[in-house]
Formats: sequence, C-alpha cells, structure tokens
Amino acid sequence: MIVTSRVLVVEPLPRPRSTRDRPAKPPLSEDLILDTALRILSEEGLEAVTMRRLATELDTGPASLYVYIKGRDELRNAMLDRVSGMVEIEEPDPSRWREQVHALCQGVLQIMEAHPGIAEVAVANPPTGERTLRFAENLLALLRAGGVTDQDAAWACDILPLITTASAVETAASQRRGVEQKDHEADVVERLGQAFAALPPGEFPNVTALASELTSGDGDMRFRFAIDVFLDGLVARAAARA
Amino acid sequence: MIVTSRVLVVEPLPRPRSTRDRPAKPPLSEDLILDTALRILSEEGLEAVTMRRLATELDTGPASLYVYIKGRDELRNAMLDRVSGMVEIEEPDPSRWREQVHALCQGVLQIMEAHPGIAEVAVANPPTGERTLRFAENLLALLRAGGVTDQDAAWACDILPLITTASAVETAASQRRGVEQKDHEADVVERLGQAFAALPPGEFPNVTALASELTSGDGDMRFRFAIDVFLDGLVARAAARA
DNA sequence: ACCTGAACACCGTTCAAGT
DNA sequence: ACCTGAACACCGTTCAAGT
Repeated sequence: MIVTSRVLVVEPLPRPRSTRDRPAKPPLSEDLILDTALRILSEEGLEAVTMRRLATELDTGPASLYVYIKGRDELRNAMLDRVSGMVEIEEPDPSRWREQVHALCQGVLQIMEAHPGIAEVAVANPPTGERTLRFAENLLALLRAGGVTDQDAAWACDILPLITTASAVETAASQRRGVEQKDHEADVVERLGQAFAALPPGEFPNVTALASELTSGDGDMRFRFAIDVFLDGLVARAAARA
Repeated sequence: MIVTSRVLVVEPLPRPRSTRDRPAKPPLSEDLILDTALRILSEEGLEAVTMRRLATELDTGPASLYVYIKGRDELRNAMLDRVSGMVEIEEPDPSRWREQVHALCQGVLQIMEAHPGIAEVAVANPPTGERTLRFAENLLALLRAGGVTDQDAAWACDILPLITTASAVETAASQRRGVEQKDHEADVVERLGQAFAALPPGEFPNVTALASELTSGDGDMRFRFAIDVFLDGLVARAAARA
C-alpha cells in the first residue's frame, strides 16, 4: 500500500506518527521491573531473565535498569524475596503441628516449582529479608508447639528450608530434563532400576539388592519422607531429653 | 633490537622460528581438558571455568574443545564425576556405623568445599555415574548395618547427599561473600543476632526469643546437627517397627 | 539532572574453510 | 579426514554524550 502512495515520500518520516501511536508506556520503577522479571521467570525460567531481555521487554536499553537495580545478583535476590512472600503462613494449632510443618514446606516447594530456577538462588543465598523472617517465625512457632527444644528448633529453621529448596532445585532440574528429552519419567525410572539390578552383585551387593526400593516413589513422596524423618529425629531428641 | 636489523624484514616472518620455540604441547584429550578444568575450578571456582578460558589455557581455540566434549553442561558433569571420585569410602564397621556415615558425608562436604561451585552442579544434576554408585553402595551398607529398614535406607540414600551438597553450596556461597566483603564471619553473625533481638517482639515472638540460638554454631556444627537429626529419625523409625 | 546509546569485555556454540 | 579461525548471537556492566 505504501508503494501506491507517493505522498509518504514527501513526508519527513513515518516515525513521528508512531511515537505516540501506542499507549504511553508506564515509567520504569523497581516494582515494574520485578513484575516483569517474575512474569518471565514463571513462564520461561531463570535463564531467560537477563538484564537485556528485561530491558527489551520494558522497551528500553539495558543501561536504564541500573538506575533502579544494582545488578543481576541484586535482581535475583529481589525476585527471590518476592517469591518467598507468596508462601502462605500456617496459624499454629499445636494439635496438628507436624502436618502444619509439612504444609509450610510444601508451600515453599510448590511456589518454587512454579518459578523454575529461583530455588538455585535460594540455596546459594539463604535470604534474610523480612518475608523470610516471617517464615522463620512461623516455623519456630510450629516446632516449639511440638515440644522441640529451643536450640534444635533454631537450627531446624536452617535445615528444613535447606532440604526444601534443595528438593525444589532437583525437581526443577528433572522437569527441565523432562522437557528436553520427552521421555516419560516412568520410563527413565524403570530403566534406572534395571540398570541397578544388572550391576555386578559382588561389587554392589546393596544397590542390586535394593534396586526396586531405590527407584520407588515420586518426588513428592521422597520430599515428604525427608521432612518426616527429620521431624521424627527432632521428636526423638525431645523425648530423650525429658 | 628488531629495529636495528634490516635482515628481519627480508625474512618471510618472525613466526616460523617460534613455532617450535617452546616445548611441544601435549595433544588434546578429554583427560587433559578435565585436568585443566579441575585445576582452574579449585583455584578460582566454577565461574572461571569457561570453554574459552579452558581453550586459552590449553593454547588452542574454543572450537577445538568440542571435539572431545559435547558442551559446557557435559564438561560440568564430567568435572563433578571426577570430584565425586575423590571421596574416600568407609569400610563398614557396624559398631560405629553412625560415625562412619558422618565421615562419609563430611568427606563429600570437604571435597566440594575444595572445589568451589561444583556443589551447585551436584544439586541440580544428581549424578548417576559409577563413582556415585560406589558412594551409594557404601552409604547403603552403613545404614543397613545400623538397622535402618530397606526402604528408609534407599530413600535416605537420596536425602543425605541432598543435605550434604546443599550445605556445600551454602558454605561455598558464604565463603565467596567472605572474600568480597572482608568482614569477619563472627561480626556478621553478631550483627545478625542483634538484628533478630531488635525485631518487634509482638510480631516476631519466637525469632526474638531465640535470637542467640538462631545465630549460634558454625557451619560444621550445623551440618553435623542436620545429619544427626536425620539419623535419629531413621533409628526411631526402625525402633518403632520392631 | 536525569536517562540511555553505544561500547567494552566477555560468554557458548557452529561451520566453513583451511591443512 | 581432521582441526580450528572467524563469525554468530548472545551476556553484564559502564560511561560519555545527549536531552
């Protein structure tokens, strides 16, 4: 159509028209940057969240982001803090404290699985933001309600999130692998079990004997097991003290 | 000196002389590449181990590495497998199985701390190489010697390394931070404790009450605690079964 | 004073062109 | 046939130059 109209050639440029063609874009702000970052994170994973991609998405140059955010690492920590704030707190009810600890940790796990890659950030940089403190406060309340000693509860406050975030990293990685090779998870597990069983029993007596146990259960069951055993340990120690 | 001699200009190039100036470099191989990668890893951490850096170190172009190694991710996995192979196995002695589990896990922790950054790779890609199997075999033998049930031992074989590698990631990260800001670790902990104690007690009753417990103990004590509680849990479950 | 285009110094990976 | 220089398509970060 442009070819048919010679008028356009006379006009200075086609650009001035389009400068205000689309709706005025909102001004940059840390909040807007984080909103955009979290959207990319949940849709495409952490690797896709780069300073340059973020700038493109916000219709600006990469340098502009540095007015609001110190750099990539600070961005990632800020993203982690936002994600951490999405976890729902459990109003302590001493009669079912164990189930509440499970619910709290599972909440973290699910939020992290919904934001692929953020768990890596959490494992490397145990966060100390206000939202994390709220989580710690909740966990401490639940553990003390269960009769766990103060020192054990305090350190468990370190270890339970560690188990949870590490589990999240693992499931995120296996999901990513699952997308690449579109094998069904069950097939992989089946093959692994057969490989275990086929090892030389002289060298690997236990791995071959427990081949089916080693490959049984999905990620959720194993995560529940991890938290369960840890809580059993805490309870056993409290009982030994009394 | 070159300026004083016109002869050099007549000679075709100064290069041919230097082609065999230095000792003949060994031919590339996967082993040589991995040796070099592990040296850079232990000296400068995972971030320094890039394909290009590796090529420079080996006095070649980056493309040459792809003859021996599929890509960066495979390189990292191969590095992890090498590092995993450095862990010393514990000859099972049922009378001190618990101490042996500690020693085995602590061995992994130390090897990983000596290779900063490799733990991240381990958390994301739970390795399944032969060396890992040998480790699993050892761990299973120790746990069964301790009376842990088969299914519990099998899953614990997943969780104990998970706790260990996640702990390694954390200590590596805090060491890296310690290098950046040359604060003494003790000062940071002290300030954190004061920050906890200074929180509004109405909103954070447990964090303020346990401020000193939350900040007590170093990484080693906390790691020992984590393994200990988990083993207590396994033992308690075995006892409940009997 | 505020913002950002362009540049700098890196990445991982591929492939055509050389030996 | 084997190896690799050079190119491609990205990074994070900085800073001088523009408004």
